[in-house]
Amino acid sequence: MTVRVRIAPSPTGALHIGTARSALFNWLYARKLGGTFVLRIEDTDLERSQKSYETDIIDGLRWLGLDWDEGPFLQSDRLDIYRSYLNRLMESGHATWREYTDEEKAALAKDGRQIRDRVIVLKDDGDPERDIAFDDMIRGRVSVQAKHVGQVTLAKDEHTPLYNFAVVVDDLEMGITHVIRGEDHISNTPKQLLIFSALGATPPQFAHLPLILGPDRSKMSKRHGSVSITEYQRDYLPDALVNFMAHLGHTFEKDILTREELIAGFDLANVHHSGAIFDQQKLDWMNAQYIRTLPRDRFKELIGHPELPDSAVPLITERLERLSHATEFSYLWDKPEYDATLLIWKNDDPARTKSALSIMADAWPMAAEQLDAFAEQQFDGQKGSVYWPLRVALSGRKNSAGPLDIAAVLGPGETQTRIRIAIEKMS
RNA sequence: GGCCUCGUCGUCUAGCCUGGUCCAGGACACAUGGUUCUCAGCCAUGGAACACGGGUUCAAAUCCCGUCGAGGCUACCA
Repeated sequence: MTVRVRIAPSPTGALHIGTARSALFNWLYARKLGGTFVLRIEDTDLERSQKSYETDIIDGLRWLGLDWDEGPFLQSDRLDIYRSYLNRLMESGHATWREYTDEEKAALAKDGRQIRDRVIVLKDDGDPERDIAFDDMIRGRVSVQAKHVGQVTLAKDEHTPLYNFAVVVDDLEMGITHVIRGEDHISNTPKQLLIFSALGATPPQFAHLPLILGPDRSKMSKRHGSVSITEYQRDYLPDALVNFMAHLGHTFEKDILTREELIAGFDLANVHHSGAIFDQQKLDWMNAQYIRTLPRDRFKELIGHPELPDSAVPLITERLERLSHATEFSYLWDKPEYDATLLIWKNDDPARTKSALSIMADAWPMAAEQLDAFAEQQFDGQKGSVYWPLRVALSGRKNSAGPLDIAAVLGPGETQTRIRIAIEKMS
């Protein structure tokens, strides 16, 4: 049997980090086993679904490099299918209208929800004491008594299917063999099992992933900060984010892996049972590792400075965790702005700083040995008296790459110009 | 409240299935030192965890029971 898995996001928001992680695990599973990865957009909730979110989700998955083999299928295009399944269930007596009294409606009407007089529900005539159970590939046997499953509402009316029903029909129609999704769906599973059974169908295998948590250990949501992939795009490399997400709830033999290694090392049996906190510091660290391995031209392109010489790249990548912070290295392509007092090293006499700069301006270009000898002879061996003002003249910053490295990027002409500007600032 | 799931350093985790090699290993973060004009990097060192209580056993992080704690779900959303 060929493996067929799917990711089924609903376009009621941008691509959520949790959805992306589920997509990744499904993708890894499919790629590992030579299976098929299906993308299905679950837009049965017309009021909350938006086309722009759909685009965002698709773009986000592409950006992450999680390519799908079939789809995107839209549930809104498949209404006829749900209708026919619903008829089947009504005719076979497995589904029925459920009427609400005014009191029941009033109780349901909270949050300003629109309440109908009746909906279509699944009829369960079985023993309420019996167990509805399934063997979760990650958690083992999960079982609930039928009486605790609750009402299985199939559709609002003949034309408006609801989540649990649409999912079952689609998973069946699309031949999905393994449903890999978040732990928050465990309690939906018995309901879906009941629907599969009413349809006389064999359910797929289920695997429930641990949740991605915020620092307070509750399900990661907007109040914890950035939660949509879009917000990570300007700072992180897709490979870094993918690698990071893969490590949330799964162990690999090392920290940094290629896609191929991720695929080869992936195993549902190694997925953990408990939720994992999203630690942005570790993401930053991983991102830094990937940034350093980027081809130089690719890096220049990413930060929007293709004109930079190759020698400038390691100066930045060695110090960079988030792409957007590359602006802190603008001294490599723009003359810096700074206060003249910054040029003075520790408690140096300003006159001493100024004379150091003057000598360098005249003697430039200078090599490290010359600079060292210069400090030795005229500044009591205080290299800071020479290097610090030079570095500030070139970078305008308290913290920066080494002055000689910057000078190499700028070239002798620009270096000399910047030293002269520094001298002027001190007058 | 009910139902379900989970519980090893601050965080991600190894080990747990197949008890001893674990006074619990790695990584991130943190601290200290070294390299050094600054930052970063790199190197070295350090602090830091088996939720609790019983039981089984010569021996338990590992097996059993209970307690406590955390999370998820509890829609005519997905």
